[in-house]
Amino acid sequence: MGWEFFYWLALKNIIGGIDMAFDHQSIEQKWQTYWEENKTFKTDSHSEKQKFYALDMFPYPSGSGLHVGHPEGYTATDIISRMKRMQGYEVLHPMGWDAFGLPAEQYAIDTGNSPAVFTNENIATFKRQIKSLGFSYDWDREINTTDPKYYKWTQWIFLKMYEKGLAYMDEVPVNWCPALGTVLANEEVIDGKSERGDHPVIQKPMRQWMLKITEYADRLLEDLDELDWPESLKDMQRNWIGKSEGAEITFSIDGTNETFKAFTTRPDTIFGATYAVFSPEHPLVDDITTDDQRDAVQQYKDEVQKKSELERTDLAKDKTGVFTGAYAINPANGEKMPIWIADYVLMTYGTGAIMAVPAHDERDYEFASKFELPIVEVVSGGNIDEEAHTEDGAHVNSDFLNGLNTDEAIEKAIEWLENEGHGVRQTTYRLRDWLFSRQRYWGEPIPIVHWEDGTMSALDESELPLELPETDQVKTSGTGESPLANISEWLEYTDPKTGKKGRLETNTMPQWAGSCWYYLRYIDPDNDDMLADPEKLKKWLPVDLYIGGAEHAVLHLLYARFWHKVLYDLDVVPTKEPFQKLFNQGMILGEGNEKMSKSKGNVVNPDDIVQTHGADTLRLYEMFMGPLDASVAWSTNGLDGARRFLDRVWRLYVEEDKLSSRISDEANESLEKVYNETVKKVTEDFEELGFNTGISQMMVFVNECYKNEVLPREYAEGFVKLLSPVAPHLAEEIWSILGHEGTIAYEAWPTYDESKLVEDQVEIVLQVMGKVRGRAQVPKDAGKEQLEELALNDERVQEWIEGKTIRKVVVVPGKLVNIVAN
RNA sequence: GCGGGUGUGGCGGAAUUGGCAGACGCGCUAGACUUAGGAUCUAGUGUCUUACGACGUGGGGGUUCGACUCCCUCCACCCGCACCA
Repeated sequence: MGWEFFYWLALKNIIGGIDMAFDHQSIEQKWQTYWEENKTFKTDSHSEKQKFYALDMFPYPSGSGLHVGHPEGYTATDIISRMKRMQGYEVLHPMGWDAFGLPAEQYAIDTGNSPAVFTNENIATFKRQIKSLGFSYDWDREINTTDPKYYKWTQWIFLKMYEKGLAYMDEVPVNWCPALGTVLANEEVIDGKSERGDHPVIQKPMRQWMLKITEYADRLLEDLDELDWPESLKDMQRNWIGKSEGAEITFSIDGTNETFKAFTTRPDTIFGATYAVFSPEHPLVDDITTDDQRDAVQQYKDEVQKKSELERTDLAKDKTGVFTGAYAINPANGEKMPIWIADYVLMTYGTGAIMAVPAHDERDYEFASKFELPIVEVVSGGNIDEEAHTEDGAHVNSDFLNGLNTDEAIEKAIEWLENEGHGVRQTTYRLRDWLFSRQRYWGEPIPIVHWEDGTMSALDESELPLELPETDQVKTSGTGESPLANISEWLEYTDPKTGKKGRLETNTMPQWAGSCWYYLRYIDPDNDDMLADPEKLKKWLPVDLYIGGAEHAVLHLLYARFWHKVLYDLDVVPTKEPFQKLFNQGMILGEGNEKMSKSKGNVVNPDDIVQTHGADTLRLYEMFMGPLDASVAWSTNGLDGARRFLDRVWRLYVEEDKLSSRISDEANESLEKVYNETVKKVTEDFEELGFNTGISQMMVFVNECYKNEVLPREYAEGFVKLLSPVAPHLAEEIWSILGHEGTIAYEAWPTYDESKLVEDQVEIVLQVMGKVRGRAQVPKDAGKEQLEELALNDERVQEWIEGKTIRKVVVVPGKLVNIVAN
């Protein structure tokens, strides 16, 4: 409603010739055309200037077009890019498309159309929308992950990983939906049912490609320390990697030759291990189960298998489990420990088996209490009749560990285990290898051939890119393989040298693959001979500022770091880490403070705002809403306010299409302080991404200008420069009205004079007992004694101290005098 | 449960080596201009109080001449992880 009226009003004003609001549509069109025709923002890869690389997380070009959330991060990097150019940097500020992905494939299956065509249409929409916002991208570097010229190098990186043994095949469970005849990604499975159609989904083992990210776990963890990233995000990555140190202990199974290994972080509590628990999926379970227990064990395993991941990991539920009938031998004291199976032990962590120490582990305590298993205290200081004691304490009932505290006992226990051959020091990670294959058509083909004889090998580099077949026949294979399995003319492969026959890999790569290295390709986007020229990589890496949503805190950022380190080991890239500084912008919520969504009908379309208020207003508003990392609700009133400010700026400079008469070559001392303050604050705040406060200072400056008759040209020009990164179209237009040829984009960023920031006279506060009772104008360098005397002689102060004894006088020169009296 | 964070007017938010709480914007009130106005301009706008003044940054306590800021404690909300041995 608000903007519709405004639009009507703006039109009315323009038609009526009332010169109040600027015509954003013609101005924005004019300057976008100018920038494009002049290639204003083309980056010179070989420039002698100092470099600055400002990167946005590139979007997935969805069918629904740009969202108002997208321009928030994009505006932030654009402001920094524009400011850095004006500060003399050569700026690399590129944009591209993360264009593989499920929606295009689903669309193709549903409609029989080509995902490529659909994707290209979406890209065209996104590009038009992004361009309409006036971002200073070097569009000559645009990349698209679905372009064979791009994914040639995604495949190349895969080959390198395969050569290094970092890519391997393994049998792993996947989400198989029998009704749909396809494998689903985790996010397509909701409560054990398929998102589409609500069909049951089961876990089915399939041969899959894995990437050995665990080999890089330690480096991924350690190198976080050097990065200028939000601490919360680094912590998320640390938790995800989940390093824990301890020991792997080998237990023998009573009456057999079998042994099993269990990982523990508390080898010091070995004397308190009274039973062992296997995950129901543990491969030894069937071997060790006694005949008496076989039915019970099988029944339990069946139950567990039926449970969804969610039910299984629900913390609130009671512990369940079944005795196998077998016993392990505690290597420390030779005691027999019953072996149970229980779903609180996960096959995917450690060895899938644990030694249970109920006295000192909450989970084991709960389990032992329920099934009446013995609880033996080995660390003193708690009350094990009540609860598990997990804190530090002196060890008891532990033979050679008695009297030691936890740290010492852990060390000594590991030493003992190693000497006796019962175990080894071990580090375990929560991080698992990356399941890298998808049973999809619309992804990068994995360049591997499976031969008739059952062996496989990688394609030669010269055969890249291995292109996706063009087809309008994207449909599910029904076998769980990707739709590529249907396309025999693509699938069947004959070795060009030997004539040996085989089948191409039908799995494709996940959407993460293309986004793992796109920031490298921007540096040298057209290189056909290599991923990117090493000289250029050396100049441009690392990315100086990377902005995007927090939803990529772990996966994308961890995967990209992993690939970068692999490329570092291959001497392809010169830095250990890709993104030096990272920032997560917040979300823009709907007016009711809820997430924007089609179903709630509270989605704001940037196209509409550009129409009614203009791109400059949208940019300004999104930056002024609040801190960049906060999630703030959209407000139409707030948007109108942003537009009002730009109108105020316009009217300050322009009267009847000409430069306002208030802009003059005269000086105006009364604006001196506020101008210098504004230059300082805007420069500093923008540098720290504090756009909301920088903009508020610009508003203060404009308010001051309106209180003055004369606006010196120097200040007028300096201010337009400060405004130009935020509202570039308006700033360009004003710059030309100020009489300049060409663009403002490379004009020198304003500087300030420190000496102008402090006035000769300052106002100080006179306090009695910490309460403000008066004010006084004093010379800025007035001394302590002088100020004290002045305060004590102040009429108002005297009223307040009358009849009281002065205990103390605190003087802070230039700020205040506080008299303590009672 | 664990990890991280946040809490300030009617609303978004500002202020941190401890020194005038509420900058700036929105909204609201009054006035001016106007055929008209959700445009523009001027003034006002934390709460209570006729006023003097008192109170006020989630609650309680503490340190200090002085606390949104530092310490202790409790509460609420948000984000992430979640039986990780």
